[in-house]
Amino acid sequence: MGRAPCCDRANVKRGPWSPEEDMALKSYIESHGTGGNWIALPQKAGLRRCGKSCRLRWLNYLRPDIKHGGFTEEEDNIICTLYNKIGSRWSVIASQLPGRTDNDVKNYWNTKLKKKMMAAQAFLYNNITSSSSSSTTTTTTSNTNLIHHTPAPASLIIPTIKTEIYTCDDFLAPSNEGSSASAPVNPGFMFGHNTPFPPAGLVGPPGLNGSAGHYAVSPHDDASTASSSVNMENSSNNYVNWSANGPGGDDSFFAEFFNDHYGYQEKTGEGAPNQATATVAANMWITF
DNA sequence: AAGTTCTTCAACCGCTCCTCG
DNA sequence: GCGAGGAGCGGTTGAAGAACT
Repeated sequence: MGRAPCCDRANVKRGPWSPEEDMALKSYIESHGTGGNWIALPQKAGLRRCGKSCRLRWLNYLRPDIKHGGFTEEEDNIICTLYNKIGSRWSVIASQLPGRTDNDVKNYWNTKLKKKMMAAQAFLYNNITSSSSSSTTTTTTSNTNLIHHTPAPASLIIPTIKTEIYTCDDFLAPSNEGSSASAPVNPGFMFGHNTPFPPAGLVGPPGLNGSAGHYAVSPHDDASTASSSVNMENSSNNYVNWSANGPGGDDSFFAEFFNDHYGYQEKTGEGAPNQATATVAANMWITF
């Protein structure tokens, strides 16, 4: 037996609200408040609507402090940052955006922002895989690596992705950053093959701004059962390397992970089987 | 100009959480 | 501690308008 419905569906109106209904709800709440009881409110306000419907209409549309219209770049940044930190907790995200509702933020993410982020990632990936043949690519040669730098088209330079995600404190290196490569630290995060990008707590490739760090991660969900490690080296080397020492160690996982998410490409034929060069494309991961 | 497809967003649904008796 | 009922939340739907063929 299912849960009883919150109202008598046969006797309530559904669908879009008329201006008259809006007016009735608005004036009732403005003069009486919600009374802390949405279920009883429609009858008091003279509306043939479900209480939940009234609540939604008020919170998402009629409330006086609602902000309508397009989202700003700053709001984009906040949404992306929080989404990457906490996932689809729209009410929490909306609470950081004055005048925005959870429904608004959710719709905006699902219809626009998600595509924007995916397009930027696709751009990054395409430039990694085709950068050597691009006529607009400039190439810098260092001792051990080729660094391809392809300017992104203006429409795809998205500050949200480029800066905000990685300037968040949660992505900074752990406090014992910089310990020796032979004794990688374990910052306590974990991720698996299905972890959404970017996994909460994982730093971006820090070598590109000159800092060095060594991080232990698990390629599987249970970090306690594996001791694989990842070293992110300094800007003069521009590479990550990894070892898979414990139960669950998985070289190919790291190769895929750093390629798919950070644009690192596996080095071949140089006697460095667990090493990937940092191919910097679209300026996306440089500024953190 | 007409038909089709795509996009947007308000609204609904069903579930979990919270409060209160 | 337990259960009922309301509030709140996130996923999904579908109507309307825009864009495309």
